[in-house]
Amino acid sequence: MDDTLIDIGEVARQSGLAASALRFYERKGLIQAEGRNGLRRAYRPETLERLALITCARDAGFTLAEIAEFLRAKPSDATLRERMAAKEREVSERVAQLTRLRDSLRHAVTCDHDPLIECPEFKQAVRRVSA
Amino acid sequence: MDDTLIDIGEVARQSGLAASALRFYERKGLIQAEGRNGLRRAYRPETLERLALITCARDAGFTLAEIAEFLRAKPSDATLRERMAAKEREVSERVAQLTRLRDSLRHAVTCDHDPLIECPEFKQAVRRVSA
DNA sequence: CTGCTACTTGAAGTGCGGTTCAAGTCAAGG
DNA sequence: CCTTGACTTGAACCGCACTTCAAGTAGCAG
Repeated sequence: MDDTLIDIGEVARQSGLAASALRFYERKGLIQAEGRNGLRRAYRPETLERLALITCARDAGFTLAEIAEFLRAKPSDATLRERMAAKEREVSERVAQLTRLRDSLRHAVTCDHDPLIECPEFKQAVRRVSA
Repeated sequence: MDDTLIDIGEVARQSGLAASALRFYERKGLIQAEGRNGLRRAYRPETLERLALITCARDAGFTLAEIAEFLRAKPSDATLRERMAAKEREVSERVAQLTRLRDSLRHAVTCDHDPLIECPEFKQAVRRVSA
């Protein structure tokens, strides 16, 4: 076997993902094993980078189906660019929303209103977050 | 019946939540009806504010169980303050992460690397996001 | 050879956040 | 009175992202 390939167990350790998750991702078409070491899946080293990207995108709120689509798309794909641009706007909006929420939480931590939900400043903040 | 109370259908319309979701929230202890109009749940107007808060927190990534806990806690509750402070840090971190992801997406939109995942700048960006 | 470990498979199970369904009930309108 | 429509209930179902399980297998040590 090509010893540049990495066993699933090792990929799991290095990526921090469970082996079951890797197999799950394979079924979803997100990654693929290059070969087998006996029964064991063997992956190319680049797979680790791919997994980092997947984890990153997943953490950002992409569904696995979306990620799979992104990974399949060609860079020349205009649709892909548009979708990425759309996602960029979405993420920007989310950043703004979370920033407002953070401010709201910051206030809440030191506010003494009882109940907290009645605090005018807090109510204002909540309205801003959901706006 | 107290005509300051609002029927579930009206609350659903005004909050933008499905009536089924409102009942679900009630089972989870997030809200409660003040009375009934026949069979119909009737809510106090403040419930709308409470729902805005719930929606806001849920959108921010709190689980419903967490939100329920927050809502039950007293403002004098030191644990609550600590938890909110912790959540504030969590949200701050998430804002930072999403900001990096946004930058990474911004680059990706205009980058011509094929495959995109091989672009050094993009790889850098992904590493920054997951760091 | 035996025993062990780390994997293999498909299928079922989990937790979250709900929605949908069937059967029933209430209040109002005609 | 009967119909209509918006609600009621518990239970079942949904999609997502996995995990867990049972039964089996490859490779290696002794």
